[in-house]
Amino acid sequence: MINYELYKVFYWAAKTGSLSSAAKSLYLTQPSVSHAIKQLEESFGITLFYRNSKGVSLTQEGVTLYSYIEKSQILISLAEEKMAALKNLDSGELRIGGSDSLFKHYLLPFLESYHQKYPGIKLHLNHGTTPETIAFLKEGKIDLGVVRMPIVDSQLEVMMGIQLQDCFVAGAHYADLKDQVLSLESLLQYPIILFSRNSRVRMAITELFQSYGYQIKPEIEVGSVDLLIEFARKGLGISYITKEFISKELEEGSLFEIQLDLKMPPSQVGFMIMRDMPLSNAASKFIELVK
Amino acid sequence: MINYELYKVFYWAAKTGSLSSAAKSLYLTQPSVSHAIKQLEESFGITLFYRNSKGVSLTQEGVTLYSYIEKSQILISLAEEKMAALKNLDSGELRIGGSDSLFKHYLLPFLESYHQKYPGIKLHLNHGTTPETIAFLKEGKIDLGVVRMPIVDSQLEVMMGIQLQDCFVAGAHYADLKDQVLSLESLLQYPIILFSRNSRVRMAITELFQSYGYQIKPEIEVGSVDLLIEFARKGLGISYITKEFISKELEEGSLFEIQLDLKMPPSQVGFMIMRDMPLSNAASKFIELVK
DNA sequence: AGGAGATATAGACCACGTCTATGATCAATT
DNA sequence: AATTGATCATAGACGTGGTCTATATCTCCT
Repeated sequence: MINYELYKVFYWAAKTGSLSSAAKSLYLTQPSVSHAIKQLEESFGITLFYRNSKGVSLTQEGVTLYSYIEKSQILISLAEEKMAALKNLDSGELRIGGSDSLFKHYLLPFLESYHQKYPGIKLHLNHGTTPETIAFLKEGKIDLGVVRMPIVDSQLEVMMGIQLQDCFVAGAHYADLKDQVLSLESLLQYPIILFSRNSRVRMAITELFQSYGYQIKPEIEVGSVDLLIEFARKGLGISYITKEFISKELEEGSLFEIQLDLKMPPSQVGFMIMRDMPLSNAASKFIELVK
Repeated sequence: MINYELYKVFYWAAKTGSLSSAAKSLYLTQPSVSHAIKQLEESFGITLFYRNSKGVSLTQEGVTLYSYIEKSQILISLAEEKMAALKNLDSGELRIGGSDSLFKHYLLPFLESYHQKYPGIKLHLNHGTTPETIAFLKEGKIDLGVVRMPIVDSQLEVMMGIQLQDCFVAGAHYADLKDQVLSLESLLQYPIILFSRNSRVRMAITELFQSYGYQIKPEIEVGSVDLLIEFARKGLGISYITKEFISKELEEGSLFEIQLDLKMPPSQVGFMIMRDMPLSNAASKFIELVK
């Protein structure tokens, strides 16, 4: 099999029409180039160049070879440029999996500044449940997952993100609860609005009630944080929401937090990546940014 | 600059999904392949493969690189196939320059058997005058020229071909000349049909008459052997033709040779190639065949 | 005649690519 | 649990082959 380095030499010799200038381009000496061309010609058994007093020119067969090699070399050059672009993050993509609410309320500012810093990187946001996100990660469809903790999976490496505080909130309709401190039990008298069954937050709150011997059964189940907010504001019930996601509503007073006689355990956001798998440059830079 | 051999290794590793099998395909050992891939990754600063327990698989960036390298490698493979085809004459072209009459009456059987032997070789016949043919040869537009001798040109290497005998012939209209032996001078009384002014044969006959102190002025000038034959048969005059080209007409009696009181000097056909220039395999095989 | 440019050739050298040997890890056996 | 048979990674030794310097040869141009 022919040493592909020889094609590189052939390409430059043909392109420049001179072994000496090919040598310069390749940072070699002229005899090396001469030798390389000779090797190529001998391995084909075909003369590729006419040697003139002022350089070299391709034979008919040389022209034929060049028509292939030129394209091939250009592709390699493009590949090298592309790789350089990927390396310095002028190009590439970052694929993040997780929940829409975390994207919107937590990751958005990071995504914005990341995009500003590396405008060439395409961002792919892949929303799904925690198990779906883990599966995507393992299939290599995303670089990074952002979900609620805890995650226990030996294949995954988990990094702590921000700590969030979930709480029960209500709107004007339940204004009389504003000054009260409720127990978990008393809360159950009111219509509860929870996130859909397969979410991490939902599982956590269900477990919390169970640990106190109660069972929480929502009147309404919704699929987005926006609906949790909306329904609570309309007075349809008491929503269990991440406090940080509704800072605007709390401030303007359209929602208020229900005070409880126990502190709700904080919930931790985590970044997951595959353990022992190389991380793309784009992804590691993003994690750096968030940290 | 990256060693292009590494791309070859990368290609096979990516294609087979295994460093071991890439090693087999490349007749290398597995550690060599491993080392090569590592070199490539280090020079890009990008991880190209995930290492699994049952082989390797491309990272996102690896896929990007592969999309370029695959095309590039395929082109090189095609180039190598093409070169092999050129080498064993399954492909290629042979470009011959010369006069139409020599092509038709002399070269045709050789061209036929050459084509039969090497059906993949495209034949290009480039007809023109001797100076045109020489110019084409020097410009590299033809591999080989077939012309009348003598040729004196230090850049050219000339090989003798067949020896031809030119003669004067007439048709039935001049039947009374059949048994006569004419001198050059007496010939001038008859209308003479000659090949056009820029041909070798024409120059030769003109010089011959001049060397005896006569000047030959044709009544008719034509551009093809066929017309020389046709006009002579129709009785329009006496044609000066290469005897070997009209063996059929002489045999069937539609033309007869005018006997002269001197022997016409034979004319030599020669093959010209560029001196000190490599000859294509296709061309050298043709010359071999003619010899 | 001489100089400047081109490629070819010869021979020396050493870097680097390749090898062998071994380690580490994983998965599918037994 | 232990074994086997894959995989890729690492270390270090070896030797080939690519590269260099020096020189020759040729052509063209001043």
